[in-house]
Amino acid sequence: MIRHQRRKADFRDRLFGRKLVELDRHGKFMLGLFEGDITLIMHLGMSGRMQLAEPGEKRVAHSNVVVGFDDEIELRLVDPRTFGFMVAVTPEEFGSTSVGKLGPDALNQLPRTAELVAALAGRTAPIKALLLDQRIMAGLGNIYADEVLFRSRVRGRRKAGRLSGPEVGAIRKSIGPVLQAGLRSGGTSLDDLAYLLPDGRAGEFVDKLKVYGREGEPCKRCGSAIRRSVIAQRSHFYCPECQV
DNA sequence: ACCTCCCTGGCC
DNA sequence: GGCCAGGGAGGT
Repeated sequence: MIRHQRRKADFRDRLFGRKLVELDRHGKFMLGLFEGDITLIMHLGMSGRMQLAEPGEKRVAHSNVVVGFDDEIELRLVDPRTFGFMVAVTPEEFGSTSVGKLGPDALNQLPRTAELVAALAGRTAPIKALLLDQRIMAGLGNIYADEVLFRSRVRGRRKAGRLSGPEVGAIRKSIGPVLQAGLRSGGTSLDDLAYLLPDGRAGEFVDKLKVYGREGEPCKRCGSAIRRSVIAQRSHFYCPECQV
């Protein structure tokens, strides 16, 4: 179930008995740094969630990876679709993981507007596709990209290289507030409750979404019906009046 | 800049 | 039975 670990035995062998010394995050990748320079790379994929449980607690379906700690706590990756993963890597391997290819973190290392303008210059791809491109900036997924675009009043299909400086600035300025609001609410648990907080509570940002998943419902700003289109094979929700 | 694939489950 | 879904890699 740890497809990303080429030798499955490595996962246990590399982590067993080692002390977790630090937790980090870059974009949507979570990193556990263990003694002995072993890094546990974790990603929730589409349907994953982390669960903290006691070893005796019954495992829910799709508890695909379980890491036990000696204080009687287990970290479980529950992930029906198995696009999420945990992999334990050595320093030599770390460089060739996708973590190294990530752009600056959208929350902690947000690029300046001028840098973003430069990164988007000449690009003909829709801005939404590039907001989802983790090499440009890491951390925005489909929900938050749409919410950022609504807040900045830009349509996702606009060609990235043709956005004005102020438009790129508006997008940049929207990223922090949107992500912070999402974090304050504990994230976005949709109807299927695939994503939950590690203690089992549902994230409540779904109640505060302005556009994502609201096709046909009235825009909270102008009342127009929210529309859905497809960009880069992903759903895009937007307000046809508020977003240009 | 596109596609396809990796998976399972829920909904129509 | 077919379609859809919070992501990302890999190939063309």
